[in-house]
Amino acid sequence: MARGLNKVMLIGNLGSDPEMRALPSGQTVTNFTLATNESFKDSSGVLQERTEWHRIVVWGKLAEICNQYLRKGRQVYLEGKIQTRSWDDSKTGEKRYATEIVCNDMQMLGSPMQQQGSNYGNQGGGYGQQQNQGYGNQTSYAPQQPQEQGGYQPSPGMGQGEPEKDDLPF
Amino acid sequence: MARGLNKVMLIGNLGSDPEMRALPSGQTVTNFTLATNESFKDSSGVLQERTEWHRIVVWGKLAEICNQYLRKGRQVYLEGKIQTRSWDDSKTGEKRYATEIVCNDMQMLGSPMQQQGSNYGNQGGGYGQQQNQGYGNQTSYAPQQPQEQGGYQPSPGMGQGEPEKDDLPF
Amino acid sequence: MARGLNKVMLIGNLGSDPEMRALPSGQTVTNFTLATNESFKDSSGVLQERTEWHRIVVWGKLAEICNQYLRKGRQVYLEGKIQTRSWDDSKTGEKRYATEIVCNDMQMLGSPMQQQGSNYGNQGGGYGQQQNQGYGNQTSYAPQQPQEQGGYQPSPGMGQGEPEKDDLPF
Amino acid sequence: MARGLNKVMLIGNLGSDPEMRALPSGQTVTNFTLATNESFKDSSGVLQERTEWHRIVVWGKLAEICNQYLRKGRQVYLEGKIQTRSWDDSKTGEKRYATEIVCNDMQMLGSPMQQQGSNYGNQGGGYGQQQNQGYGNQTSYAPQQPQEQGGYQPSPGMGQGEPEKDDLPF
DNA sequence: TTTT
DNA sequence: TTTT
Repeated sequence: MARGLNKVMLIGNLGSDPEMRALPSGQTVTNFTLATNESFKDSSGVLQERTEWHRIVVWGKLAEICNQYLRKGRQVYLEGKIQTRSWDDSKTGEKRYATEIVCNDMQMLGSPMQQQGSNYGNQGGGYGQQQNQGYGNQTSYAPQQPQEQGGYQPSPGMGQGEPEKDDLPF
Repeated sequence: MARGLNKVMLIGNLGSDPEMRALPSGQTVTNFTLATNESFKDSSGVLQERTEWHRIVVWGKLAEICNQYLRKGRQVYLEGKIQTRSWDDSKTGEKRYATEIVCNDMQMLGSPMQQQGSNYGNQGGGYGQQQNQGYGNQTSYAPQQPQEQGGYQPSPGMGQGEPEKDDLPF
Repeated sequence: MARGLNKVMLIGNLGSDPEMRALPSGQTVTNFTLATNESFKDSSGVLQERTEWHRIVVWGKLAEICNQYLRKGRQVYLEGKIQTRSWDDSKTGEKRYATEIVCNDMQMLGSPMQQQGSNYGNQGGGYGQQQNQGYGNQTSYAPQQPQEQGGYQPSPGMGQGEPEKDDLPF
Repeated sequence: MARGLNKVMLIGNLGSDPEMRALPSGQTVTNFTLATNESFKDSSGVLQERTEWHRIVVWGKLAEICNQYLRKGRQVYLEGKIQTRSWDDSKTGEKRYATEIVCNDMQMLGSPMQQQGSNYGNQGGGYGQQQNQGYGNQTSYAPQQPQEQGGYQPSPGMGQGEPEKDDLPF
């Protein structure tokens, strides 16, 4: 069912909380950004850092898992494929492009306690006794508050449609 | 020297002959596009094909190897990282983005004989004694014609600079 | 469903025709070996070649596809995970180990015509009406002769059981 | 300089502190084991866990980094290649095999504070003010005590030689 | 714009 | 045991 390879593997930190939407089709999609950091010595031998931002798209069951367990700042491993959407800019008539990583595998890394987003600690409500039984244990996280997902957004048609303005690269 | 992972692995076919340029800095850069093909059954069970186009950038010694041995249509394995350049659109003032794969490893796949571009056999000009002793042999291809590289192009500053219009996604 | 990453990606050539077996459990398993070649300059600057042999195990539907389309010599891309089985050597009582790649994705590379095994052309026998049901269907190869699969072999218990003597590393 | 792909990517936890040795050749090699965990539902739908143990070998500068910063229990990303050594069993005369991952890239994951081995906190001696300025920061770890490396061990000849008994798979 |  |  495939005649090629298009594989992306990322380890980085979420730049934003995941945003999950239900599409009219019934599909679930979650979006977030991921920063991958790279350090290198420049031509003068000075240590430089470079951060690359990736726009992540997740579908289906994994979309729900990402929405539930991931938060801004969290370190994750992601696997997926590169996909570039294009549309005609309504203002200029030019072709525009946005490249995304369609994620099909995710591993949470490290421990959630230190990687929480700014308000992570609060959102579990009464989960005071939440304890971390060891690294890598994925079952001890506080479940996310029910989100207001704001009903149905216009369908991206599996990511192919015309993106809204704030759907564009970040 | 790194604090994250940003890795891309592709197997696909070149959509264009490589184009090599020498930068004022003395660096060599080669560009080409790569198609990765994916087939899948859609919701109605019909077999569909989807082609993803990737813009490939190669630096240094590997740029020269790609320029010398790769041709349109050739099947290759590429490894690299995702990099998104951005600039301000001079017409609209909006931020624009272009995502590229900065390639750091390449393997030619299959045999060159069947994968040659349409005019592969001709382009060596006077290289009459060009012989192909078998696939995978990287030394037996006809060297590329000396290209008119047209002098120095504006430096991309290792791919970071403002791209020219025709430098944008393809 | 996972808390870690164990991923192997190989591009190489089959050292043997695939061998498919049906297990008493009803599962299908296919085994073959794969050579990955690496060349490098040794400390004296002389170009050396090193071949690594991998023992490949494939289960289920992909086992049948591999058995049907792959032949000795064929170049493939494989993805899978590392798995080491162990057992007690009946002669010495020592623990013995065999490491295998459990393959979960396969892409045929290049073109089949040049990569055929020694007797490739003949083995289709009377399969004159071989048809190609669609693209991506690598069905232009001669289908394999019905194999005598010799009934049920002892179950490896998903590769965990005590291997028979000739099941050991090659 | 290569004609194939032999790539392994692992995310797991060290099962032992790294052990570094200097070889007579002057080369430095570090060994440790890594566990990758996988969970899956068995045929009866019961969640099962499977741990795969990998024998890791690191050479050169990266060997020193691993020895200095990694400890038992630490979560890491490793990249490398599969290599199988073989030798004749002196007792039985049979061919024996040991498969290792020759590591060429390593990323520490999560934070060191929670992933420390049993005696990690003590070994820095006077590094009382060791602080963790955030995840992923690789420069804030307490440097390791100078190890007694015990002089020269028999050379593995770049991993090709006859392993000693306790050099065998773990 | 590639490939099958 | 493959491939170039």
